[in-house]
Amino acid sequence: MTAAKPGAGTRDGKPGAGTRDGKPGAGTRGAGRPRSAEKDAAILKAALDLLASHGYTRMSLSQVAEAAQVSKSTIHLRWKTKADLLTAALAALRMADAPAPSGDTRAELIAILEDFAATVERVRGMALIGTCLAEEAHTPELLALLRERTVLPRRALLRQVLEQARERGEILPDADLEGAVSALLGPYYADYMAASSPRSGWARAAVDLVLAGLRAGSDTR
Amino acid sequence: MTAAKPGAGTRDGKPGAGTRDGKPGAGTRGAGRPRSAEKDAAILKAALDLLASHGYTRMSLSQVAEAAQVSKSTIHLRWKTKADLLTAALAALRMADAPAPSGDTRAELIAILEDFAATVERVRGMALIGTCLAEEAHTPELLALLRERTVLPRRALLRQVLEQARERGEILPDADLEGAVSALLGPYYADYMAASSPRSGWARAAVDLVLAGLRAGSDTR
Amino acid sequence: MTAAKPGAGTRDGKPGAGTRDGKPGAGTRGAGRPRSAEKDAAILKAALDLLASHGYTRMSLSQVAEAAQVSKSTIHLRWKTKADLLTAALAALRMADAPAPSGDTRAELIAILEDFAATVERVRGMALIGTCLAEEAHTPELLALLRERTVLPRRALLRQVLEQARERGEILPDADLEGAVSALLGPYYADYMAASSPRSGWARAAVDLVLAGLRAGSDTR
Amino acid sequence: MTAAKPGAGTRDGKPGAGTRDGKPGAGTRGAGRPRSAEKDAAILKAALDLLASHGYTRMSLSQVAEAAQVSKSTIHLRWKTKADLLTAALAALRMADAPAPSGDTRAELIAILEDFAATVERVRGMALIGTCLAEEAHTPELLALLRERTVLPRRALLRQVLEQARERGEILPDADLEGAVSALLGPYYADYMAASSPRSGWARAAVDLVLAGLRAGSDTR
DNA sequence: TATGAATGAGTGTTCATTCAT
DNA sequence: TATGAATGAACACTCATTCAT
Repeated sequence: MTAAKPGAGTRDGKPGAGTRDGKPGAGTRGAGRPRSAEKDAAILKAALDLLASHGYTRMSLSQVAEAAQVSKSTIHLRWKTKADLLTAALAALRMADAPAPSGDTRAELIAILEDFAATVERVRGMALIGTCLAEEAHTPELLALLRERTVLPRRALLRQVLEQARERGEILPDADLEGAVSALLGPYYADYMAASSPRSGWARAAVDLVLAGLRAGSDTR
Repeated sequence: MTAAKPGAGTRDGKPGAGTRDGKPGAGTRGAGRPRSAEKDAAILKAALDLLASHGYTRMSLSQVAEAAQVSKSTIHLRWKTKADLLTAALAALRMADAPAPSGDTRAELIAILEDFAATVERVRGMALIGTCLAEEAHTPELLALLRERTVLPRRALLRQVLEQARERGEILPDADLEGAVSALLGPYYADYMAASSPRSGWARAAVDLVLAGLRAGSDTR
Repeated sequence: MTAAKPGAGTRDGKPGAGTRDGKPGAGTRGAGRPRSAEKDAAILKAALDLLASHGYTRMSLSQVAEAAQVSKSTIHLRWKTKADLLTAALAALRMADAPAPSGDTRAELIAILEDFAATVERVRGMALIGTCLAEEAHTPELLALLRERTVLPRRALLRQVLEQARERGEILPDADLEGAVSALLGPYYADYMAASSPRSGWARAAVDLVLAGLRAGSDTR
Repeated sequence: MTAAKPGAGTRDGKPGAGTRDGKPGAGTRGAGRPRSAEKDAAILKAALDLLASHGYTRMSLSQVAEAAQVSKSTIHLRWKTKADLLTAALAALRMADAPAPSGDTRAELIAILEDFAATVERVRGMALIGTCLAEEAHTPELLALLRERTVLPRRALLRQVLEQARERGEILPDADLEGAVSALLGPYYADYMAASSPRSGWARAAVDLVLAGLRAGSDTR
């Protein structure tokens, strides 16, 4: 969950923006001053920060404009509405890279979970998640993007490690891997709901619980 | 997570509640026109509905007033501020009762988790949770109350069942019960983050995983 | 400028109030509980205090009610509107008594002026005056009553002393006494406008100036 | 006490005034749409009118907006708060110029006093003064500005004339000039308090009284 | 009589958005 | 392109007043 490097692919999710996009002669840069890429990036970064710290409705475009050192109109020139801007800001989120594969399933899973927790704390992730959940009925794109850019990639990472473990015979061949992924990540959310901070060692405990369950199977089912 | 019946102990946190104390049959009823209990209830219900469907900042007292068929002033007569009102609305949430103890640990845990999921879905609980998370920095009372009234009681229920199982020797004596509780509830949150609806059978799977883990212990730690 | 003793003549200026006034059989007290005279007085006192400290529009009937320890409705029962109440409160103002006549014109004038200044300061008189001036276009009764109850009686006192001095031949027989009264009081206002507090010795200086002028006449007219 | 010509130095105390500094012919005019000077003036004029006719608290920004034919937001763009706006409106008051010095002390003083009275009547000055007095406890800037912009300059004018008279030996060398100034202006206020209009010839009478007093001294002190 | 509930009109202020330069 | 001005709609909250007990 980090802001993508500016300049590469940041135009994604900018719905009504590109006035140049329909122009003939690809390659021609068009007349007039080109849009500043620095400003693009500064606006998106400011928007994301404010989204996490103030929430969707409490943040204002004036605040974004001030933080990004541009005028409000400059924002509207790029994104038609507030929702468009914040959608784009979320779209610029990027997952951290996968950890180096060590062959040690347990260690790899713990590393991923701890990186997850660290990232969430670094970017006030729970507030951001809360905002997207709260807005789900009103601006579903926010939650959709959060999923696409952060939740699902992280889940895929975990799943990959579990699949390798399965191939190595470390866990049962018919194990429910999606369920296992939720069992790995879930305790973090549950802990936060109980106390705004995870129990220390939560990641280790979650991994051990899941590995034990997948290894042994459960004989009461 | 259900709105408490009006008239029974719902006066908590109502600042300007006046002289009445809700006790029936107390002879002295205080001077002046009595406050309408129907309006109390209608306001709280409308507030909670709107809180879940629009979020804290997007909902307005005008909307509450209209939904509850009262004037805005009538709301302000009862609660000084918007935060007071919504705090009271959350405080009026009530946990479902504990399920009848059957002696079957697995069945009891599953029942609690399925009731949890049903309640969350009935009151748009994830949007409510999202709102409280999003407002944590700004109106921490919301999350605090949500915890106190819904999260912690549910956790206590789960813990109680686990403690009984420990007494019966069904799980290891040194098992980390708090961690187990988070492992039971967590998958619901994780599933919601992945897809806005839990995998079918999530509760059963979570219970089996946890019971297996607690029974076997984990030998890799 | 002091609040009149409660119970004596405080019903003056209560326009639409007396529901009993039209009743037949003077002397019959009517059925039901009689209106509390203490409350009358407490309300008027609170109203006057608040009028001086907050001004007409900034004070609220709730504040009056709280200060007087009655309900808002009790106020409306006696006076139909806010303006009625404050008019009545001003009507309850009373001038201080005339100083004992000493035969010393200069000393008597100074005494009156210093009492004037002291009274103004004691009751935040300039704020009260300001309120009445500010409301002149909207609620002219306020300024009218302030005049009738405080300004004109004070002027009459001063005029009386000057008339005695004229009879004794201390000042010119054709002196403009109204102008002299304004010349005596005016410097206080002018000083306040310049600095919110009169120059020390202003009263003495004003009296000396006026007496000198009236004694000598002015030879340039 | 007249509204200053728009465009010349009226930007004092305008918080969000932006990049323009009012200097003409400066080549760089700043980016974006220029702020309408007509609106500036219309708002200030409307604010001052309403301040005098309704008083601080009774007037509303909606009224100002309607009278000035602008939106409320346009007002807030220029001044952050109601107090800021009215402070600026008062700050835009300007004293009339000094009368041509004629060498005739008496005539000059009378001219100043009559201009004072005329100005007060033209801008509903006593209501304005009343508002500032009434608000002294709550918004002291109003009275402070009224003093700085109108009261003190007028007093300085009077004092100047008196000083010249002293230099010419027309009045006693040790005369209390501040007291004399208050004695000149005071009768106007005192008359207004008595009857909402000065006695005819008040200015002449005040000047004669003061000059007589300063010429003769007062032998009873 | 006296009380507290209830309300409609109104407050100053903020905001996302559009317009003119 | 980029800016600042301008705006309509909405916001939480207050008030004097009327109603029901």
